Amino acid sequence: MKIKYKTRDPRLKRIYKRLYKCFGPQGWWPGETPFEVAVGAILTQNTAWSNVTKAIKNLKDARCLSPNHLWSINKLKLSELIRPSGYFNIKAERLKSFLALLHKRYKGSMNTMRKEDPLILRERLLEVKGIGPETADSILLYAFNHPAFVVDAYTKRILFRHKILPEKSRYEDIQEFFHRNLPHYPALFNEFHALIVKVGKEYCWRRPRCRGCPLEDI
DNA sequence: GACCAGGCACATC
DNA sequence: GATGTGCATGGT
Repeated sequence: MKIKYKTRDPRLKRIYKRLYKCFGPQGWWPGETPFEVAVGAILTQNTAWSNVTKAIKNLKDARCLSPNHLWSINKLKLSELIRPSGYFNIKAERLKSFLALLHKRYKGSMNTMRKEDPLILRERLLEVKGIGPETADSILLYAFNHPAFVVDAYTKRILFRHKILPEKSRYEDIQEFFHRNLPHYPALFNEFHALIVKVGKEYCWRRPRCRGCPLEDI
């Protein structure tokens, strides 16, 4: 996915092109169904993805990775299945809260949820206890292909380090910056965020210098 | 053994 | 509004 249109701030385009050239397409989200993506989005909160894959595998092995099965098992059982992802008690609660929204308003159907107006859906997701802006936008973008840019810790680290935005910027400020300066293509938002995570994992942004980082001289 | 990872809610000031 | 804290496992 290449940016074909001029953006107001040329740095985002430069960063994207540099990252894409360096790392290539990332093929996100690593999940087979929209429901698996949504579950993964909650499980990966402040957690390494390698731990999430163990939890997802447990859910699959127990044949629980569907809206109906996950809704039917009790919270204790759920927390044991997702234990490897960390914060398992809280995340079991959060998954149950998401499932409550899915069942009570969308008949337990991700397809029905997909048809909801994206802005309305974002509001509904944010009303769920345990779903904040990053998780909500991850579900919108990666489960439903809506053009919502996902801002995470890596995104902030990169933008702040390169002084593209002030460190006091809040989530909505940062997202608005991407929305204002990029064409609203879900495929672009998808790839860009995945590339940011990729470069963030590869290079340590807490060190004074990031030798070899493709964004070193951006 | 310390530090970190694809957050969020809540208490307190 | 800003800042601090709890939540927990597994890899480096």
